[in-house]
Amino acid sequence: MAETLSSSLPSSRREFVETAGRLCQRFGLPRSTGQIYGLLYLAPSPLSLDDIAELLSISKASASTGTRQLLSWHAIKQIWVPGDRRDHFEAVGDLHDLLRAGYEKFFRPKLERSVSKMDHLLVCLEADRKAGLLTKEEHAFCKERLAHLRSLQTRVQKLLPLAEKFL
Amino acid sequence: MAETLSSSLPSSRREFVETAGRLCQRFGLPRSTGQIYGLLYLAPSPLSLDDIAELLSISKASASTGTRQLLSWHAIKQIWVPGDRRDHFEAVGDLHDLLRAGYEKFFRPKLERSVSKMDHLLVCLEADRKAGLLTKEEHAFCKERLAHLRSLQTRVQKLLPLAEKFL
DNA sequence: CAGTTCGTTCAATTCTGATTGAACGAATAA
DNA sequence: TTATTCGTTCAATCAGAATTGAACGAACTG
Repeated sequence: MAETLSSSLPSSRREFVETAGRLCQRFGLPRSTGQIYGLLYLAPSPLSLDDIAELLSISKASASTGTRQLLSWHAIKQIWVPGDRRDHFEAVGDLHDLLRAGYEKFFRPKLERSVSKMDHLLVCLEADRKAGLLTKEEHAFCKERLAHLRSLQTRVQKLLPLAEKFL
Repeated sequence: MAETLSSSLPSSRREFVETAGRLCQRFGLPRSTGQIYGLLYLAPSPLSLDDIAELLSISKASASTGTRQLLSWHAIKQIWVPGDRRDHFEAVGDLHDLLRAGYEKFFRPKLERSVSKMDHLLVCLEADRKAGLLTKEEHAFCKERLAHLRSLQTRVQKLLPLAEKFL
């Protein structure tokens, strides 16, 4: 249902796509994925895979992997368009939900893993000490620094839920 | 002054280096830079470029660029060791300061640029509209979505200084 | 003064991961 | 049924960034 777009975008939407792509890239995500989200975010009606591929000048393969990625993050959803066999996609506009989900799915698990990693390192440090691999000063110094880091982690863990509420 | 380390690290420090390297990599920074910071963070005494290169098994060129990078972020500092002509490096332990600086230097400018970009896009949208490139609905839809994004930006701008204070 | 030692720079290489074309299976249409 | 459309997968390619070796200039040393 994108016949009105034929094969190009108004400059506002084109620039938005570019910005979204670069933003994603900065965060280590594929640029094309960001472009797809940007495209859909300003699309008044759902777009098919072919629309996306053509409007962004990317292969259908990229469009497919990108949309599946975005679907897995619940950043876009599939829309059934009566009389059209193809999948159509639409951006989830509520970025607040998106951020919350992103935090739950990405940051929180990573943070938790980093906390256990830290605990493991403290254990490791004691083992090294017992094995006589560390001088007394080295041991004390490392322990202090690791503890510092550890306390920062817990502060971050406390902060993020608050931040989410604030937004 | 790393002769006690000869050419290998206790497992606790080795794992820490690895973790720090991967963390950096996730954020789009060179892995070796993170490794260098990790190495120095748990180093009881300052290390020379050669120490770093040897302990991490990287070239001196990498060590040089990595340390200069970290210096520019004030994440490490140069230490003069009497009787040794070489530069020595030591990690800045206060991660709170480091985070604050990182925010000021990286996130804030990026946020500000994204805000002006947004304003530009709104102008752009009006131009497209006047040029008849947009239907009424498309225009209304885009305007609403851009406004939504814009308001999120300002909320983030307000949040970050608070978060910094909280940590 | 030559002879070292340091640290940096830069062109070349290597790695990593995004992107693609082609092939495939499933679903629809004729 | 056969033919077509659609979406996904996968091996191959491509691009961009990290890493390196080699060369250089500056600062020391004897």
